[in-house]
Amino acid sequence: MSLTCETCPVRDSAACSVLTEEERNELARAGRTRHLSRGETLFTAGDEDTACATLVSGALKITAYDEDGNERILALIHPTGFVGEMFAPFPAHDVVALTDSQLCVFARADMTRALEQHPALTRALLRRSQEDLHLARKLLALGSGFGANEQVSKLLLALAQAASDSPCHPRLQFELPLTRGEMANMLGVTIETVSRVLTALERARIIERKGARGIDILDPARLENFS
Amino acid sequence: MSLTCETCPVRDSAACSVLTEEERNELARAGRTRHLSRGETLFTAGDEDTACATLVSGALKITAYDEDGNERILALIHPTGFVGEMFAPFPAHDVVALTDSQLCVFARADMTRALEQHPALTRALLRRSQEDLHLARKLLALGSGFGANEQVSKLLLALAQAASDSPCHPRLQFELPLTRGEMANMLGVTIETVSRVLTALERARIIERKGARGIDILDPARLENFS
DNA sequence: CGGAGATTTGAATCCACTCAAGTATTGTGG
DNA sequence: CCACAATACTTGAGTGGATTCAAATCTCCG
Repeated sequence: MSLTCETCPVRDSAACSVLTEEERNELARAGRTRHLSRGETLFTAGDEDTACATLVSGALKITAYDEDGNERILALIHPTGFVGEMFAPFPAHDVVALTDSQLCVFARADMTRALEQHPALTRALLRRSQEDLHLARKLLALGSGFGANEQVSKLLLALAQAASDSPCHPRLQFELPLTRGEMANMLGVTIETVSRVLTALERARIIERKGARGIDILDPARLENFS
Repeated sequence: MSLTCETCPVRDSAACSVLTEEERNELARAGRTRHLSRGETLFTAGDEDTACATLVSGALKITAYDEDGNERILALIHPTGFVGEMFAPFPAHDVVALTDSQLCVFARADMTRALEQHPALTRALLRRSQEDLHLARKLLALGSGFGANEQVSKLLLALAQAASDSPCHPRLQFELPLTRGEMANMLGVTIETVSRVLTALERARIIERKGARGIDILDPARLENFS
């Protein structure tokens, strides 16, 4: 399926938005849209045929595996996010869909060429890359938020933030894109601990759970300082 | 002090190495060298007069502070590394010298202009940025290397790697650029725990300590799998 | 040589983990 | 559409490793 930028929900905010209409159309000819269902893999660490992609809708995770085969989640990608290696010969990590997702995929060679032809696109990607760096470091800061209570609380807030359209306020009612196992994994704690903290938060009437994944934040202020 | 690229130890590997001699000289006219002693700050989160810099020699840390004022180390910068905000209005984190360091500093406006004039420089910085991203994620993966023993061992290896000139083999004898407190901080454990692990490693004759900071790695293989 | 800061070491406590069992949710085939 | 199986999640009890608190020792700079 080829690209239809006209109706793209991220046409004004993704990296390609810095291009002129004409340039964008040219780039679009090289790209393809792709749908991934939850759990499907975009590419795997070490893959030969490297691709790059902008996420249009849904959510992705970037994962690595330690020597014992344990998964480790390194990053979450949200719409407008960009994934893929432009310089290394092959991707270092796996990229997997967390929810049904819509992507805009380019062959690496085409993307490399586009970078050479459009300096503005390179600058836009540099900007994105720096943002990714900030996000990775934010996640790093989360990692040692001392107690498990604090870590889970802050992860919840971060996810609420990410689920929100508004860049600054968290969404108070949303569906977790992550399983308990994935949350535990991101924080370096066990599934049981995450579960217990959520139960405690609910009992303290700071959140409410709707089924396994639905979250209502009742008291954002107390969530912030829960320990 | 103005720049003397001719004798710069990173002239062939820093981002500016992609420029022609002529272009580089032009950029050099905008830059200044700067020396930082251990503990000195390059810039602070929220600073007005944003600067960018390439690290020529020494080592830096990028740090954030949580609401209680606890320091959190987000990244280590080694020679050829680049720090500074090019897009955000002000830096998000503090940058502090871990050891005496030599830098090559540019005003943000000059760097922005250089990016517009030299697409190759932008590409080089994009590449660096992606490398930084990989490093941040590697650190993230370190974060939950299960036991404290494993975490400290792997941090030691990472530091030995960074101290090495060769890109692939660790240096077996080097000085830690970090205090116990800084190591503890990076791993989300306590100072005492780091100290105990080092003692255990020494008793197992896997490493040897020379004073408070000197490290000899006697048995890299066993260090790798210490648990 | 002195003294401040950094590091090491020890003992007791506590929080998160492990192990285990039960409950809810999701997805699939009849 | 329902029943069932598979998977995800919750909850409980007991254990262990890292923390906390406290004190001794080491290092390094002036």
